[in-house]
Amino acid sequence: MGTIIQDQQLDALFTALSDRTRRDIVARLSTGEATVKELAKPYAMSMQAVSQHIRVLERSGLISQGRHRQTRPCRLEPAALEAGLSWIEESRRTWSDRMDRLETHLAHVQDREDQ
Amino acid sequence: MGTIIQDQQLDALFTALSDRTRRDIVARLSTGEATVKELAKPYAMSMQAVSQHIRVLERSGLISQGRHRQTRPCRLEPAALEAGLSWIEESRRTWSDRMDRLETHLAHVQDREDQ
DNA sequence: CGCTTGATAAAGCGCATGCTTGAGTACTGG
DNA sequence: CCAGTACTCAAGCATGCGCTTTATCAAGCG
Repeated sequence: MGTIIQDQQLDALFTALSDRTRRDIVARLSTGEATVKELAKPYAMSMQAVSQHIRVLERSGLISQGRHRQTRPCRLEPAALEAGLSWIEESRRTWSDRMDRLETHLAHVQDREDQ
Repeated sequence: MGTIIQDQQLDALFTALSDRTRRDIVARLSTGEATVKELAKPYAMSMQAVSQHIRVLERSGLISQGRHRQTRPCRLEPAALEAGLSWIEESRRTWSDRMDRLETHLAHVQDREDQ
Protein backbone atom coordinates (compact mmCIF):
# COMPACT_ATOMS: atom_id res chain seq x y z
CA MET A 1 0.00 0.00 0.00
CA GLY A 2 1.01 3.63 -0.46
CA THR A 3 3.23 2.71 -3.40
CA ILE A 4 4.86 5.26 -5.67
CA ILE A 5 2.66 4.21 -8.57
CA GLN A 6 -0.49 4.81 -6.52
CA ASP A 7 0.79 8.24 -5.55
CA GLN A 8 1.45 9.17 -9.15
CA GLN A 9 -2.05 7.97 -10.09
CA LEU A 10 -3.58 10.13 -7.37
CA ASP A 11 -1.40 13.09 -8.41
CA ALA A 12 -2.68 12.77 -11.98
CA LEU A 13 -6.27 12.18 -10.89
CA PHE A 14 -6.59 15.15 -8.53
CA THR A 15 -4.63 17.39 -10.91
CA ALA A 16 -7.12 16.45 -13.64
CA LEU A 17 -10.07 17.26 -11.34
CA SER A 18 -8.56 20.57 -10.19
CA ASP A 19 -9.73 22.42 -13.32
CA ARG A 20 -13.34 23.52 -13.79
CA THR A 21 -13.33 22.87 -17.55
CA ARG A 22 -12.06 19.33 -17.01
CA ARG A 23 -14.64 18.65 -14.29
CA ASP A 24 -17.29 19.92 -16.72
CA ILE A 25 -16.01 17.50 -19.36
CA VAL A 26 -16.13 14.58 -16.92
CA ALA A 27 -19.70 15.53 -15.93
CA ARG A 28 -20.65 15.79 -19.59
CA LEU A 29 -19.12 12.38 -20.37
CA SER A 30 -20.92 10.75 -17.44
CA THR A 31 -24.08 11.12 -19.56
CA GLY A 32 -22.49 9.47 -22.61
CA GLU A 33 -19.74 9.58 -25.22
CA ALA A 34 -18.83 12.77 -27.08
CA THR A 35 -16.37 13.89 -29.73
CA VAL A 36 -13.74 16.57 -29.14
CA LYS A 37 -15.71 19.05 -31.27
CA GLU A 38 -18.90 18.42 -29.29
CA LEU A 39 -17.02 18.81 -26.00
CA ALA A 40 -15.41 22.06 -27.19
CA LYS A 41 -18.67 23.68 -28.36
CA PRO A 42 -19.78 25.19 -24.99
CA TYR A 43 -16.46 26.96 -24.36
CA ALA A 44 -14.92 30.20 -25.58
CA MET A 45 -11.54 28.52 -25.93
CA SER A 46 -10.13 26.85 -29.04
CA MET A 47 -10.63 23.17 -29.84
CA GLN A 48 -6.87 22.70 -29.37
CA ALA A 49 -7.17 23.87 -25.78
CA VAL A 50 -9.99 21.38 -25.14
CA SER A 51 -7.91 18.69 -26.84
CA GLN A 52 -5.15 19.41 -24.33
CA HIS A 53 -7.60 19.13 -21.43
CA ILE A 54 -8.65 15.77 -22.85
CA ARG A 55 -5.00 14.71 -22.90
CA VAL A 56 -4.72 15.55 -19.17
CA LEU A 57 -7.89 13.59 -18.42
CA GLU A 58 -6.58 10.66 -20.45
CA ARG A 59 -3.24 10.63 -18.59
CA SER A 60 -5.19 10.44 -15.31
CA GLY A 61 -7.14 7.44 -16.55
CA LEU A 62 -10.46 9.27 -16.16
CA ILE A 63 -11.34 9.00 -19.83
CA SER A 64 -10.28 7.07 -22.91
CA GLN A 65 -10.48 7.97 -26.56
CA GLY A 66 -11.53 5.75 -29.48
CA ARG A 67 -11.68 6.27 -33.23
CA HIS A 68 -14.73 6.46 -35.46
CA ARG A 69 -14.37 7.91 -38.98
CA GLN A 70 -12.73 11.32 -38.58
CA THR A 71 -13.74 11.67 -34.94
CA ARG A 72 -12.11 10.58 -31.66
CA PRO A 73 -15.03 9.85 -29.33
CA CYS A 74 -14.22 10.20 -25.61
CA ARG A 75 -15.78 8.07 -22.90
CA LEU A 76 -15.58 8.07 -19.13
CA GLU A 77 -13.54 5.38 -17.35
CA PRO A 78 -15.19 5.35 -13.91
CA ALA A 79 -12.54 3.10 -12.34
CA ALA A 80 -10.23 6.12 -11.96
CA LEU A 81 -12.91 7.99 -10.01
CA GLU A 82 -13.07 5.07 -7.59
CA ALA A 83 -9.40 5.57 -6.67
CA GLY A 84 -10.09 9.17 -5.65
CA LEU A 85 -13.25 8.20 -3.84
CA SER A 86 -11.53 5.53 -1.78
CA TRP A 87 -8.63 7.81 -0.87
CA ILE A 88 -11.04 10.41 0.50
CA GLU A 89 -13.14 7.78 2.27
CA GLU A 90 -10.04 6.34 3.93
CA SER A 91 -9.10 9.73 5.40
CA ARG A 92 -12.64 10.32 6.53
CA ARG A 93 -12.85 6.89 8.11
CA THR A 94 -9.62 7.37 10.09
CA TRP A 95 -10.84 10.76 11.25
CA SER A 96 -14.26 9.55 12.40
CA ASP A 97 -12.70 6.54 14.16
CA ARG A 98 -10.55 8.98 16.07
CA MET A 99 -13.60 11.06 16.95
CA ASP A 100 -15.39 7.94 18.19
CA ARG A 101 -12.46 7.00 20.43
CA LEU A 102 -12.29 10.56 21.74
CA GLU A 103 -16.00 10.44 22.58
CA THR A 104 -15.56 7.09 24.34
CA HIS A 105 -12.61 8.49 26.25
CA LEU A 106 -14.55 11.53 27.36
CA ALA A 107 -17.45 9.29 28.41
CA HIS A 108 -15.05 7.26 30.58
CA VAL A 109 -13.71 10.40 32.18
CA GLN A 110 -17.29 11.45 32.85
CA ASP A 111 -18.03 8.05 34.47
CA ARG A 112 -15.08 8.40 36.80
CA GLU A 113 -16.15 11.89 37.76
CA ASP A 114 -19.66 10.60 38.46
CA GLN A 115 -18.39 8.14 41.05
CA MET B 1 -26.09 24.62 -7.59
CA GLY B 2 -23.00 24.71 -9.77
CA THR B 3 -22.25 28.27 -8.70
CA ILE B 4 -18.94 30.03 -9.28
CA ILE B 5 -18.11 29.84 -5.57
CA GLN B 6 -18.61 26.07 -5.55
CA ASP B 7 -16.32 25.78 -8.57
CA GLN B 8 -13.59 27.78 -6.87
CA GLN B 9 -13.93 25.61 -3.76
CA LEU B 10 -13.54 22.47 -5.82
CA ASP B 11 -10.58 24.00 -7.70
CA ALA B 12 -8.86 24.71 -4.39
CA LEU B 13 -9.79 21.33 -2.92
CA PHE B 14 -8.57 19.16 -5.78
CA THR B 15 -5.48 21.34 -6.26
CA ALA B 16 -4.68 20.79 -2.57
CA LEU B 17 -5.12 17.02 -2.95
CA SER B 18 -3.03 16.86 -6.14
CA ASP B 19 0.27 16.88 -4.23
CA ARG B 20 1.62 13.80 -2.43
CA THR B 21 3.08 15.79 0.46
CA ARG B 22 -0.23 17.53 1.08
CA ARG B 23 -2.16 14.24 0.91
CA ASP B 24 0.34 12.86 3.44
CA ILE B 25 -0.32 15.83 5.72
CA VAL B 26 -4.08 15.32 5.49
CA ALA B 27 -3.65 11.63 6.31
CA ARG B 28 -1.42 12.53 9.24
CA LEU B 29 -3.93 15.07 10.56
CA SER B 30 -6.78 12.57 10.30
CA THR B 31 -5.18 10.88 13.32
CA GLY B 32 -4.97 14.10 15.33
CA GLU B 33 -3.62 17.65 15.56
CA ALA B 34 0.01 18.49 14.83
CA THR B 35 2.26 21.54 14.78
CA VAL B 36 4.08 22.73 11.65
CA LYS B 37 7.38 21.48 13.01
CA GLU B 38 5.95 18.02 13.73
CA LEU B 39 4.42 17.86 10.26
CA ALA B 40 7.70 18.91 8.65
CA LYS B 41 9.85 16.32 10.47
CA PRO B 42 9.33 13.36 8.07
CA TYR B 43 10.33 15.35 4.98
CA ALA B 44 13.64 16.35 3.45
CA MET B 45 12.27 19.80 2.62
CA SER B 46 12.46 22.93 4.78
CA MET B 47 9.83 23.87 7.33
CA GLN B 48 9.03 26.91 5.17
CA ALA B 49 8.07 24.60 2.31
CA VAL B 50 5.77 22.62 4.59
CA SER B 51 4.34 25.90 5.88
CA GLN B 52 3.48 26.79 2.29
CA HIS B 53 1.77 23.42 1.77
CA ILE B 54 -0.23 24.14 4.91
CA ARG B 55 -1.25 27.49 3.43
CA VAL B 56 -2.57 25.69 0.32
CA LEU B 57 -4.48 23.20 2.48
CA GLU B 58 -5.92 26.05 4.56
CA ARG B 59 -7.08 27.96 1.45
CA SER B 60 -8.92 24.79 0.35
CA GLY B 61 -10.70 24.55 3.70
CA LEU B 62 -9.22 21.10 4.38
CA ILE B 63 -7.41 22.22 7.53
CA SER B 64 -7.44 25.11 9.98
CA GLN B 65 -4.71 26.48 12.20
CA GLY B 66 -4.95 27.59 15.82
CA ARG B 67 -2.46 29.18 18.24
CA HIS B 68 -0.94 27.65 21.33
CA ARG B 69 2.17 29.28 22.87
CA GLN B 70 4.75 29.55 20.08
CA THR B 71 3.11 26.85 17.97
CA ARG B 72 0.34 26.92 15.33
CA PRO B 73 -1.38 23.52 15.67
CA CYS B 74 -3.15 22.31 12.51
CA ARG B 75 -6.33 20.24 12.51
CA LEU B 76 -8.37 18.58 9.80
CA GLU B 77 -11.69 20.11 8.73
CA PRO B 78 -13.48 17.09 7.29
CA ALA B 79 -16.35 19.15 5.83
CA ALA B 80 -14.14 20.13 2.87
CA LEU B 81 -13.50 16.46 2.08
CA GLU B 82 -17.26 15.93 1.87
CA ALA B 83 -17.49 18.44 -1.00
CA GLY B 84 -15.01 16.44 -3.06
CA LEU B 85 -16.66 13.18 -2.12
CA SER B 86 -20.08 14.35 -3.21
CA TRP B 87 -18.80 15.76 -6.51
CA ILE B 88 -17.23 12.40 -7.39
CA GLU B 89 -20.31 10.48 -6.21
CA GLU B 90 -22.57 12.67 -8.34
CA SER B 91 -20.55 11.87 -11.49
CA ARG B 92 -20.51 8.21 -10.62
CA ARG B 93 -24.24 8.17 -9.97
CA THR B 94 -25.05 9.81 -13.32
CA TRP B 95 -22.78 7.35 -15.09
CA SER B 96 -24.24 4.25 -13.45
CA ASP B 97 -27.81 5.49 -14.05
CA ARG B 98 -26.92 5.75 -17.72
CA MET B 99 -25.46 2.24 -17.67
CA ASP B 100 -28.66 0.93 -16.05
CA ARG B 101 -30.81 2.55 -18.72
CA LEU B 102 -28.54 1.17 -21.43
CA GLU B 103 -28.85 -2.32 -19.95
CA THR B 104 -32.64 -1.99 -19.78
CA HIS B 105 -32.70 -0.78 -23.35
CA LEU B 106 -30.58 -3.70 -24.54
CA ALA B 107 -32.83 -6.10 -22.62
CA HIS B 108 -35.86 -4.64 -24.42
CA VAL B 109 -34.17 -5.03 -27.77
CA GLN B 110 -33.37 -8.62 -26.82
CA ASP B 111 -37.03 -9.23 -25.90
CA ARG B 112 -38.20 -7.95 -29.27
CA GLU B 113 -35.71 -10.16 -31.06
CA ASP B 114 -36.92 -13.15 -29.02
CA GLN B 115 -40.49 -12.73 -30.27
C1' DC C 1 17.26 42.28 28.58
C1' DG C 2 19.25 39.22 24.85
C1' DC C 3 18.88 34.31 22.99
C1' DT C 4 16.57 30.42 21.28
C1' DT C 5 12.45 28.30 19.22
C1' DG C 6 8.45 27.95 16.13
C1' DA C 7 6.67 30.02 12.70
C1' DT C 8 5.49 33.46 8.65
C1' DA C 9 7.12 36.87 4.78
C1' DA C 10 9.45 37.90 0.78
C1' DA C 11 12.28 37.24 -3.25
C1' DG C 12 14.03 34.24 -6.61
C1' DC C 13 14.61 30.03 -9.57
C1' DG C 14 13.29 26.15 -12.52
C1' DC C 15 9.56 23.90 -14.25
C1' DA C 16 4.67 22.84 -15.27
C1' DT C 17 0.02 24.71 -16.83
C1' DG C 18 -3.45 26.86 -19.70
C1' DC C 19 -3.96 29.04 -23.51
C1' DT C 20 -2.89 30.85 -28.24
C1' DT C 21 -1.67 30.54 -33.29
C1' DG C 22 0.17 28.05 -37.24
C1' DA C 23 1.18 23.92 -39.41
C1' DG C 24 0.47 19.03 -40.26
C1' DT C 25 -2.29 14.49 -40.47
C1' DA C 26 -6.09 11.51 -41.45
C1' DC C 27 -10.23 10.49 -43.11
C1' DT C 28 -14.29 11.50 -46.40
C1' DG C 29 -17.67 13.10 -49.73
C1' DG C 30 -17.93 15.34 -54.29
C1' DC D 1 -7.78 13.79 -56.87
C1' DC D 2 -9.07 17.72 -54.08
C1' DA D 3 -11.50 20.49 -50.66
C1' DG D 4 -13.20 20.15 -46.19
C1' DT D 5 -13.76 18.29 -41.62
C1' DA D 6 -11.96 16.60 -37.19
C1' DC D 7 -8.16 16.51 -34.89
C1' DT D 8 -3.18 16.45 -33.23
C1' DC D 9 1.53 18.52 -33.00
C1' DA D 10 4.61 22.18 -31.99
C1' DA D 11 6.19 26.59 -30.52
C1' DG D 12 5.51 30.52 -27.73
C1' DC D 13 3.85 33.17 -23.85
C1' DA D 14 2.01 34.52 -19.32
C1' DT D 15 1.00 32.74 -15.02
C1' DG D 16 1.30 29.66 -11.13
C1' DC D 17 3.71 25.95 -8.36
C1' DG D 18 7.17 23.81 -5.39
C1' DC D 19 11.06 24.78 -3.29
C1' DT D 20 15.10 27.46 -1.60
C1' DT D 21 17.39 31.10 1.04
C1' DT D 22 17.35 35.22 3.72
C1' DA D 23 14.97 38.10 6.75
C1' DT D 24 11.49 39.02 10.13
C1' DC D 25 8.34 38.27 13.97
C1' DA D 26 6.28 36.58 18.29
C1' DA D 27 6.60 33.82 22.53
C1' DG D 28 9.06 31.85 26.25
C1' DC D 29 13.60 31.31 29.05
C1' DG D 30 18.08 32.36 31.07
